[in-house]
Amino acid sequence: MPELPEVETVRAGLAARVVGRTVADVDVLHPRAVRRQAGGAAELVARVRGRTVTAAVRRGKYLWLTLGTDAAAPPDEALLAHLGMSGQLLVQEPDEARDGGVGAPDGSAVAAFLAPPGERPVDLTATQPPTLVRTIPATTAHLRVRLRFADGGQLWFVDQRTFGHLMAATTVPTDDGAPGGYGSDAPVLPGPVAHIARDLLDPALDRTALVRRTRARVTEVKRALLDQGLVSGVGNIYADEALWRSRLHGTRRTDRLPVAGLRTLFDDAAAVMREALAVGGTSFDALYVDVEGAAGYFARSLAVYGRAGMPCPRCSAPVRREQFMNRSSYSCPRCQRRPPV
DNA sequence: CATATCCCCTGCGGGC
DNA sequence: TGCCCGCAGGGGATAT
Repeated sequence: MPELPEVETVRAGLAARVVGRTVADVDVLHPRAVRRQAGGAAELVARVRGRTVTAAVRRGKYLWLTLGTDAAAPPDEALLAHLGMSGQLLVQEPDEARDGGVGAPDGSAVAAFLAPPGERPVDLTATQPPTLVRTIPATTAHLRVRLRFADGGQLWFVDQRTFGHLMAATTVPTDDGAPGGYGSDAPVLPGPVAHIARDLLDPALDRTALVRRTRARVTEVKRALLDQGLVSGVGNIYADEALWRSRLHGTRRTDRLPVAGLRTLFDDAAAVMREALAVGGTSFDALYVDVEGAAGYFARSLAVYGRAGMPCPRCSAPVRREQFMNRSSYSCPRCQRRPPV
């Protein structure tokens, strides 16, 4: 379940290992991975093949590789990626890559292209690049898209639950003239993510405006935190952690929260994500744990998420779990009083 | 227009 | 033993 810190770790890995490489070909092994692409797999392949990656950029949980021709001009085209909840981008260096052949665009031949045992991809989702190379036995079974670079290296999009996707997209200018995301100075971003707000670690984020827009909404504060059109990058885990730090229950109304309280909440959300990023960007998905062979580092730093019944680190009251928006929310019943209905 | 709900998908753990 | 259910999750599409 990659949120901002995990996606940023992937972005940094792509910046280190993929930028400068030219895409020789693309194999789409599962059509669902490119479902947002008008024209489907053929369109994506046609638009990416032959292009050189000029930057790896991220806004919130979205990331994209800009595809250049002229180094001076802002990139007009990008390969956009969202990892969904189980997506991974894995780099294979030439001596590690094993060519399984050309995939069928309709995905019918997926089984024929499974990675042979012993394959050694670099797991960018699990490491601060370019430090470690480790075998990933389970994840290679869900290879959805493979980019083959001209130098023999490959970039794999692996996604067990297929909530993630890739697409080629034309860029549009940002509405404020600031860079479109972290990782590039170009004031552009892919059109399909133009509605995604700047995230809490974006230097161009206008915090005052964010607080104002939040208070103008009539909704619950956790819904607001999770609304990527208001502020991006925050998912269920970091939302719960930020609310705990701010001593706010997720059902508090945004229009009734004081300005200072909201400012603190966003500061807390940014802080918790920075701390997670500092230890390598931890995911809490079972796949990740399997890959690492151990629980992620940041899991040890969680105050409430996934800790129902365990003591609140602040007051020792047992953490409560509630159903919210068809998913679980964790909070301290003593530190985070539920607002009156 | 703003806000809320539904649903896409796979693997796993728990209950019966 | 094995099946069924709930759960995990982001966000686009659809509904209110």
